[in-house]
Amino acid sequence: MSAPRIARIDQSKLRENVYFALRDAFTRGEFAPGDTVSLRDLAEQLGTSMTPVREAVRRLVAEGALIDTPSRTLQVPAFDARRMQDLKQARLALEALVLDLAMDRMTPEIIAAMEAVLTTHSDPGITGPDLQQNYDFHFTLYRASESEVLLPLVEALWLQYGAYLNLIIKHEEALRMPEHKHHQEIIAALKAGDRAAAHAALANDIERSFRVLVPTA
Amino acid sequence: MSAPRIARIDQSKLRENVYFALRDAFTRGEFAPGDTVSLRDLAEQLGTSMTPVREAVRRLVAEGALIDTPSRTLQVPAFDARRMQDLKQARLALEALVLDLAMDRMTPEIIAAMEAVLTTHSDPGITGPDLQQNYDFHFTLYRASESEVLLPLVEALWLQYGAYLNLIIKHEEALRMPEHKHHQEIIAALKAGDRAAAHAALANDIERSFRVLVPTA
DNA sequence: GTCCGGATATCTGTGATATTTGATCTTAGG
DNA sequence: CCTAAGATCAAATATCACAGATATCCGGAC
Repeated sequence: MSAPRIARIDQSKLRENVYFALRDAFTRGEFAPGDTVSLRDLAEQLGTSMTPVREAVRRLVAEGALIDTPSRTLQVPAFDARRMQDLKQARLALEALVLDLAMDRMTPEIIAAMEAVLTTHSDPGITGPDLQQNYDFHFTLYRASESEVLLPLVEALWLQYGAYLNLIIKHEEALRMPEHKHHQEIIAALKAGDRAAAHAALANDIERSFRVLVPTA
Repeated sequence: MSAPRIARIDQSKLRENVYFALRDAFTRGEFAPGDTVSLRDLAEQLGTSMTPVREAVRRLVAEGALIDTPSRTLQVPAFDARRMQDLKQARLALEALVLDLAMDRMTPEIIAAMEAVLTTHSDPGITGPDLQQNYDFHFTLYRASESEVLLPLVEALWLQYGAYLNLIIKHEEALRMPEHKHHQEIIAALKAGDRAAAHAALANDIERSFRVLVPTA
């Protein structure tokens, strides 16, 4: 292990690329709940054959972002208040857990990275909340947990949540929410090493992100 | 690397059947951590072509039961104490959540079903703990939560845990553990509607199941 | 004799494509 | 208007072609 470290070749796999392409589409709110998607259409759109698309889609189904219907068509899960409630509770429970692990391993560098995320706006032309920034902020934090078990679960939850992001644009008042308030609180709590405050701020942020989606809940 | 025994499957829904066949194999502890598996071998053992196996395996990878190696071979995750710890914490958090939801919807019928599970031994010839019975007991309870979000997550955790079940047989003393103690406590708490007691019993049961695996932890 | 290097044989998954199966829609017959 | 047979389309499965990885083995240098 004394040899100079050389980065591994980027094993470019079509399946992975398709998966992340679809994943991105979800987090951008490109899919509407209830939409049906066709493997052929996706394959043609992405310029590949059906095989990589099918495997990527299998993964998305396993993660709950898509569901198989009895008629063998694929569908984006329809909106469901009960499901939304489950999603929120799962996020509250798991992300609290991940936060604890992350705080065990917290460093000034990570906090700095989180602050950097907040100051760099991804795209000046966006209309709604900066979804990419929000994602980056949370996962910069969560990655600090270094948990190979929890992180994929949390990502799966965000992906399922992503299927509803399409509905955000509808609520004008949501756009003017103080988006960074809880994020700043989280950073302050991290700096102070105050676990209770960090948990409270994170919980509030999660609650907020669901209020954006369902203002009445 | 000895070929795990996997039951043949009938036609129709090949992909699903392959998935569940492999899943069963995991919960029976047929795979040893570190094992590599081959799509062609599995396809031949199951009497299908590679395609359904590939899709089933993709799902298992997404759920963390198998991992892709850089050399593109599939591998059962090797034992890892850190990972085990994460798994336990995730199970404690999520199953507590599911327990709460289940208790909101608890009925005498469900409790009776859980008791029935405990009195019917699946296979008289088994040597170790009755894994199938344990699974059935917990998921009879968890299904009562009716959560389409949380249940798959918990199943994924059990599946990852399952990759280590192979190691149980090694610990002779574990076999004589009072297996049903916590299960009976859970049932008693459910009957009494005592949430705190139910949570405590479930937590103890989860801790126990990891102690069976890693006696020193 | 032992150790190292390279060639090759034989695995592996990946991606593409052809074939089969099943479901839905249309439409002809009642 | 309703029913049922057939046309149509997409997904599920099987098969094929290929490139990368591992293992084996053989030859030569020390």
